[in-house]
Amino acid sequence: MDERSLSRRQRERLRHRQEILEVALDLFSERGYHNVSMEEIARKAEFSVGTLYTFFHNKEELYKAMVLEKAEEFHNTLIKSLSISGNEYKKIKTFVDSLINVFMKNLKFVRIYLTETRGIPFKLKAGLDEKIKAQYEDILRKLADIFSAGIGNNIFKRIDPYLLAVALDGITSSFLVQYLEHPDEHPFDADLILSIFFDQVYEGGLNS
Amino acid sequence: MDERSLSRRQRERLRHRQEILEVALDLFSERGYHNVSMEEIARKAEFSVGTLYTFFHNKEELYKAMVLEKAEEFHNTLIKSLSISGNEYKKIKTFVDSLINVFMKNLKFVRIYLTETRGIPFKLKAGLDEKIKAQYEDILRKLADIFSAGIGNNIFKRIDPYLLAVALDGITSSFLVQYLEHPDEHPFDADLILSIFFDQVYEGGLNS
DNA sequence: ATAAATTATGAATGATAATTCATTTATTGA
DNA sequence: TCAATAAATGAATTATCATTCATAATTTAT
Repeated sequence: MDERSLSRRQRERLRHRQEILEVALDLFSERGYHNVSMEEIARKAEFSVGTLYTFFHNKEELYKAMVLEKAEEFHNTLIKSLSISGNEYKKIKTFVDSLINVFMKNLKFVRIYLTETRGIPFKLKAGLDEKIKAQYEDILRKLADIFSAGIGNNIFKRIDPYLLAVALDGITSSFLVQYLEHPDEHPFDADLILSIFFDQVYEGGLNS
Repeated sequence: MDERSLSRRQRERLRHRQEILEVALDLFSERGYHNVSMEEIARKAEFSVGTLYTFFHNKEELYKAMVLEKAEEFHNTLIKSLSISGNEYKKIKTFVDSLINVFMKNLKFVRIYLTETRGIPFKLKAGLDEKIKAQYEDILRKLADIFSAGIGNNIFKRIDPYLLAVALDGITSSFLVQYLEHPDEHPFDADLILSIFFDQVYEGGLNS
């Protein structure tokens, strides 16, 4: 993992792998798993098909590696964002901010993410959905803990905290989808989401 | 369309078509477009492959017909629900009720719907996403009109009505997904959704 | 400089599955 | 009862890829 400790050859090989995954993300996000061939990935990455198979056992592994590495990135960012200090409102705000941040930085991946988590996954055997869903649940639970604490501190209304987390996530992703669909008309804005969501949940008004 | 005016033969043929579409829905919703073969659809519907091709030019057409007919059903139900009379709160409530109703009655279709509208559609050439998305937009706009009227009547807060519609839809679908994932733990309940959504938007409290 | 090891190549192979169509079976109307 | 018409069949044909592997090119170490 530490680039420094690798030989030039190994670093180059790692870079090639990254390049392949990059191209794969581009194509899969545009057209889905089954509408992209290994031949095409190879061509666009400027390698031969055979080379792809020196990196990944098969197409499924290639896809899985790409998705898992991206999902990991998402998950880490979100988990990190949940650990900052402050009152519960601040925590939620930080979370939504960084959620929007990773999503905006990885727009290509977003549709794949939505498909795997909420739609019918491309490759059923891959068992990717399970892994990604577990990460997603993990986030929801941690969010729920924050809501729960906020309820204890009387800054949020008494509603099942897990469902609050689900609702917040729902609003966020519907705004995200709107943004994907009409990027000009609907800026994907944290404050907007928070104001719609919090004006109701936040018992003491928006300040305090 | 009127079964009454058809000969027995024609009615039977129509029924066969329905049976095929029914099986197709089952399989596609379970495993997605590319992981289901014509052979399998035929076998499960107790017809030969050839017969499928007397109903539909090709696999894509079969899939398209199935999705479009279901989506039409959804759309009609929702549109109808939006035209009932009452104040704006009542209208929104009726809408959410009937949304939940159609979704619950068509659970198999829901994942396909989510995939086509928010994920990467199975079959790009089908151009289904465009049609379904247009229906979806149509609903959103009509919902926005209701919010707009409600704002005029001072029952809702002054927030961009279209975004309110998006937010409501977001909460609803995230609850739906939760239900699909964990049907026992999370009943898909209209009042819950409304109470989370409306406590914030509804200026005068929940009654009036 | 050269053998050994690593990496890359892409034509050939094999599997799967969509589609066709000549033939059979069933229904209708005369 | 018997053509004529409509429906249904499924083996054969094709098309599309994923995957393999014998060969070549490149790099490293002696």
